[in-house]
Amino acid sequence: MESRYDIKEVETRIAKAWDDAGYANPDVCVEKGVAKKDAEVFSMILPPPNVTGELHIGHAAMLVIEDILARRNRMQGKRTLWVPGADHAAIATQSKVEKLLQKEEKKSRHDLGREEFLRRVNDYARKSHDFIVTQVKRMGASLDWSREAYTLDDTRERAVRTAFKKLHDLGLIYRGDRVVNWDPKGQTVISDDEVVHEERTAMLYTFRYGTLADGTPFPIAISTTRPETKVGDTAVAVHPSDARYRDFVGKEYDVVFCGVPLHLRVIADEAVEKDFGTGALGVTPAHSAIDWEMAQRHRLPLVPVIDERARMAIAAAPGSPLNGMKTAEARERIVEELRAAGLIEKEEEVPQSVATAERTGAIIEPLPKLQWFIAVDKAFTDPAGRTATLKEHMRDAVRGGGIKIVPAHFEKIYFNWIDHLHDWCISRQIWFGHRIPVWYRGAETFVGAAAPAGEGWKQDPDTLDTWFSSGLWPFSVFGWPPQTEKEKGDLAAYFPNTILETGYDILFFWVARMILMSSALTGQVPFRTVYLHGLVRDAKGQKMSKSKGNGIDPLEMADKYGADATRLSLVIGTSAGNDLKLSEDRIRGYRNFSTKLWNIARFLEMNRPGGADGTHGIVGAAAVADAEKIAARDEAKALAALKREVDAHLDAFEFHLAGEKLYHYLWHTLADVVVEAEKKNLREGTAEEKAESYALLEHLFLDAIALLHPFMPFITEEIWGIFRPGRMLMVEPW
RNA sequence: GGGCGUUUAGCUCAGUGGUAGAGCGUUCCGUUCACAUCGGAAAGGUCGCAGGUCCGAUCCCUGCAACGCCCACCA
Repeated sequence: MESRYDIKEVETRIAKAWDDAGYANPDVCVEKGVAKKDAEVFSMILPPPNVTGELHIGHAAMLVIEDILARRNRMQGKRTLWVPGADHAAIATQSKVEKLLQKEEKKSRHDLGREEFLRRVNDYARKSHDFIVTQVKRMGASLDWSREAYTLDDTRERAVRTAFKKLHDLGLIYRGDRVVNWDPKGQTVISDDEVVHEERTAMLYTFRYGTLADGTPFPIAISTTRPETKVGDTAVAVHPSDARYRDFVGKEYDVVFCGVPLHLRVIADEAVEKDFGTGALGVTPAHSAIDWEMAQRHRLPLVPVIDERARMAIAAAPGSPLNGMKTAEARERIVEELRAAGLIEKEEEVPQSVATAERTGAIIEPLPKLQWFIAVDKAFTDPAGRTATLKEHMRDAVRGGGIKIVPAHFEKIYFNWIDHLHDWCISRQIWFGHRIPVWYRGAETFVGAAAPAGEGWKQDPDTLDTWFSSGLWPFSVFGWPPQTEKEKGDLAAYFPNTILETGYDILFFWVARMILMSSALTGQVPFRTVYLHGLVRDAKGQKMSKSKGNGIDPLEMADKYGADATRLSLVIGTSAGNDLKLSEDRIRGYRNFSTKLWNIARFLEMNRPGGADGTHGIVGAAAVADAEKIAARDEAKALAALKREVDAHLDAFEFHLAGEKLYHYLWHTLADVVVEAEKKNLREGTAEEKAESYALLEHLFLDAIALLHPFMPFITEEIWGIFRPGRMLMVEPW
């Protein structure tokens, strides 16, 4: 044994040995007899990293927790499958490549055209993918690469098109003209979940539209932070119980507002807040989601006045100077005019939450658009024969106990989200992604997994929200809808997944969507348990980011302190759903632990009977000493108790407690106490005493090392190989 | 506005109905004998605040406060 533990040499060699052995593939385990053919199954998918760049510390934390699960279950003899993959991440990847293109060639995607641009994005995605794969392997993740999948490959495209077709046939996918979240910068529609609300202060203006034909002022004053949208108003809404305005309800008025003729009806609607502003609301059905809904209820006309570039476009007043202005400019102009006309009654600053696009940061412009949606409130009959809405399915999957969420309090957060859920807008005006499997010819529409026969069909130019394909992942990775025997076998064996492990930040984006898709398309829950981990933050608790420069690169840490030490630092000190504060000091601390383990191993080897010179002689000590005698010793009983504790913690998903106890046992019990106590015997004892001492220490050490394997797989595998050559710890019985 | 969570030693966090623990940090001592990437020891906390239940609460209940997160169509 080397006196110094050469982290990089060992970790590289061991990683290759695992690769060669192929035990991450359960079929190989069955073939080689380390798992029984009919053994219990443990299956899990790797949340596919986006092909937008590199592995960050958050990915590393995810890999570690999942690898601990996979390795322990594999050692327990289960047919264990952990499936790797990558996500094309439509919008994220496209905008990344667009940025590069702009920076390096000063070109937009339109300069290249759809085909050439997509070629570039796919190139980028491939390189990014290859890099991520090497990084994932470096962390020691025991994934079955023979089953690797990509959300945009042919098999997954088949799944996406089949899913679209089926959901459409069930009446759950529909095309609708509605006010949607338009991102003027990204030039695409986005879903409600991709909207981020930012707190800002805004000016709230209270004013009257203008003067009526008979010279009297418009009878009701309204309040708004967006006067420029008021040129699109078609009603004024008040609360039904508001006595101040009761007499006006039902009346209609013609008024000219800043040169734009408006026809306004006074309506009564529960959605109006009596105490806000004047208690009267100017209704702009085309540029506000709530107003649009009100307009539906009262059959109000829709008058769009803002275009896709977020500029004014007032059809009713083609000559208006407002046309072509940005909304902010138009707002100023209108306020000035109102001031000049003496129509403003009040101007006050109010806190306001502005809707912005998660990806581009642009302020969302609600616009009426024809888009594809998934209906969440429409009843349908699922493959299991149950009739309910998607919302009900999603609720019942968790409430009925089919899915258990860890930690449990996220169940409440999940239900709260479902309560507020609206129909999911799934079409995007971007190029990278799954093209919507719908073809048009004149007034005809065809929905299907493949293009229709005949001339003149044109496919919908839009693509699908990236979460549409991610939502299918728990079964699409196995080739759903199955065609081959292998796909059928995999689906039957590994779906539903035993567990889904991911970060709590994508509970809605991803976890909820998988439950939605799975219940509608398979009639089953996609997984039995959801374990949610927290975010990795820096030592001050701040989010790590490149711009702040406070990020910790897991690969750099792995090279410096070892993947093992990096792994342990990402597990100890955090628990389910809680954020982890990480510093390089902590990682260094666990590197010291690796060194300690190495030195215990060296000490043992030096004292091995018949091998004092360090040669790997026959492993005879255990045989010489009476195994029963060893097992009866208090030290062995203490270790057995430790194993029970570790098992209990792992069963309860308390990885940090299990890791801490093993750490503490190996260092502060085994090394500091037991080894010290046995030193006398090892040096001065009889041959028999020496053998017993050695056998005891070896027994305790190797058992503890085996328990530690899921946490620190590299060094434990290496040490195991020294004392038990020829057998891989990775598949030793737990 | 609705929902969720956190509050324990300087820092990061465990934990239990019976007058508190770990790691790191600090201080002191030691160490040619597996390991200075080491060993031993010490200092350090009225367990956010106020009530309640109990023989007894840091742990259970109620209220409050501070901090954080998520959601949201009061314009």
